[in-house]
Amino acid sequence: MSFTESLSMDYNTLSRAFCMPAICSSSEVISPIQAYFSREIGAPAGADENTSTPDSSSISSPSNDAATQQGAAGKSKEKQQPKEYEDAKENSNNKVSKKKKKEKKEREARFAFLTKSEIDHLEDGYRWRKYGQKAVKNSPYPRSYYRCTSQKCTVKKRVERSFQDPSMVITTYEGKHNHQCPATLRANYAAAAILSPNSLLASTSSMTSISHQSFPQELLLPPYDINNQCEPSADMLYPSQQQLHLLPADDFVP
DNA sequence: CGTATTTGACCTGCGC
DNA sequence: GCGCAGGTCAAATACG
Repeated sequence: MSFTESLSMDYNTLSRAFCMPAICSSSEVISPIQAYFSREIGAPAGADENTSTPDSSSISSPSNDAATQQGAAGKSKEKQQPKEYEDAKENSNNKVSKKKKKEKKEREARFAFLTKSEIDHLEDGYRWRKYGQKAVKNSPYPRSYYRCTSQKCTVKKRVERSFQDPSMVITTYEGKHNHQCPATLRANYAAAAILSPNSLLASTSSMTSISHQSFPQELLLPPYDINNQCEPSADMLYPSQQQLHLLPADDFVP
């Protein structure tokens, strides 16, 4: 399977599957990069946005820079121990807890795509809270980590700028929203009906660059779910590999 | 004052 | 086992 085939995934399909509103704000979606189901949350390096673009695209190899000099040996800083680690401590057997933790990891649906934008954090209708930023190896641009602010929603997204083409932003969504898009609440039904995002989003699958710049996000809502909460069917959330043309992450490495 | 962002520390996973 | 890179936490800080 070629990368171009993987790009043939209809962004609209993906946006539905991931319960994402269409990309809006001042940006243009150049192409969905990939959709896959990581084996675990901490997917192997290269299994995520870094694997993004194959051949012709603007983004490619993982970047590198010794920027992140990890703080060396841990100072005893118990307060910074995450809860799960604390729990692990409580368990006399650390290995067991780690194993448990590993087992606990679930496959999270991910979807990465390229967006041409001057701003890093694109408005997508949901509210995000930034919880981290890391320098990316070989890239002058940092990667930002965002989490959905909605309670009980575990969706995360990572945003980084391509160092090969600084005008391109790589956004990776992980997980699915379990709540309604805040923008949807404000949406105007009529407007959504007038301008179905299908026409816009479908174009992305053919690598056509359509600017969404002038569209208010209310106009770019998923067409199927204006009234109700995003609850795509299981098939939508976890389509077959055939449907999505899923590729092993390695296949994206140029 | 509540909320969001920044940032250094720390953990995990992977490759050597 | 060690080092590196990615990912996350949470205190400090900024901002409305």
